[in-house]
Amino acid sequence: MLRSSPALAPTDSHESARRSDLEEELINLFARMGRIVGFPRSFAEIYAILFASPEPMAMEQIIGRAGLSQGAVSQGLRQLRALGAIQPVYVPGDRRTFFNIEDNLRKVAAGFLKEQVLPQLEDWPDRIERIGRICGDSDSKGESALSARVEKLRGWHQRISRSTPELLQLIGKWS
Amino acid sequence: MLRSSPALAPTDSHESARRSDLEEELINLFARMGRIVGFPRSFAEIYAILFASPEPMAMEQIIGRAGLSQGAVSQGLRQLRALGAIQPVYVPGDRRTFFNIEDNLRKVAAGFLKEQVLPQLEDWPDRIERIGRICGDSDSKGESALSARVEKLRGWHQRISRSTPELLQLIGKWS
DNA sequence: CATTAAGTTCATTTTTCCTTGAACCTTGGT
DNA sequence: ACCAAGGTTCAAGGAAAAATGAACTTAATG
Repeated sequence: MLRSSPALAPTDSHESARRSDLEEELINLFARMGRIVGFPRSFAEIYAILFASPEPMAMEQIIGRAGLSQGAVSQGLRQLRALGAIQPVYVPGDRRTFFNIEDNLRKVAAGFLKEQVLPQLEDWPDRIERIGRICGDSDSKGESALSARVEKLRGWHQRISRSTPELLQLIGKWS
Repeated sequence: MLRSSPALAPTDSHESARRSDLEEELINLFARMGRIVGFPRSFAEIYAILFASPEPMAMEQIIGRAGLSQGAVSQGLRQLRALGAIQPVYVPGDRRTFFNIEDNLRKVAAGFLKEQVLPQLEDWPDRIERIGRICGDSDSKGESALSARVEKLRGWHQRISRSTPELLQLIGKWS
């Protein structure tokens, strides 16, 4: 009920329209998923607004619809692009960059893994080695339970690392 | 820096001592992973301290070592237990509850999925239906692009849902 | 029962993270 | 070369989350 402007007034400028119910629902949906992985709500807002728009949108239009500041939208677009969750669309004869969602779930999930998870995993060997050294020092007196725990860490890293190809394969079946 | 009351020194050591380098390193490691999934740092601290202890620890001991308040540790223990990341150990003749880590990665990962992710997924059908209705109302005039997007959502939910058994199987190989 | 240790809860404070807004780049057009 | 539109960056302010601390509940023990 009480919808404002239907979808778009494409060629035209200042869209300070109120968000539609549809957009609100989508924002809720995406925000809940985003929270699990620690994304700020603004990301969900931007993604939802693009999701609800059949046409690619320029930053200015998103600002108007989302009720966020230029800065927030600029940062959000950058990160969403880095994740592969949105794609820039270059329109000839227009200086602005337009954006469309990436609606291929596989690509979004893979982007998240590649950007957020794997970099952390890569740190593990160094960290575990350091932990092992600390442990080894104080361990000379015979605290072997600790060493067993550190060995656990190594095992975790190995198993997780070995699983990533399978995991990518699993989400590769999405689309 | 005021230190809490010496309290009873039961059978042994680790009390209100300063955290060791080992513990600091472990906290960093766990905190980084925890951040990805939105856990507060205190969870990592508690888990790390238990990880570094060959013996199960009671709350009071954890408080002393972590430098956190009673309240924070109480809450943290509860949530970690809900996730299956730690286990209570009942010691006969001691009123306190002791805790040990669950070092089986599979169980921790499964706990996270079951507690944090799947409940969210279960909401999707309702939400999508609601979105479909909103969309259908305004859609009568022929905005079929939106309907296609909503259909996308359904597809996502279906694929993710169908993948969870495989995912559980994948992490089932861990240990 | 009365006592007291163990643990929980929750209003308040503290900390962390997000957003804002304005200054600052960059690039196309004239 | 200059202007202006499009976009980025970052210090400062504000909002949300987490930690604190004290009052409260629970349950062993004499």
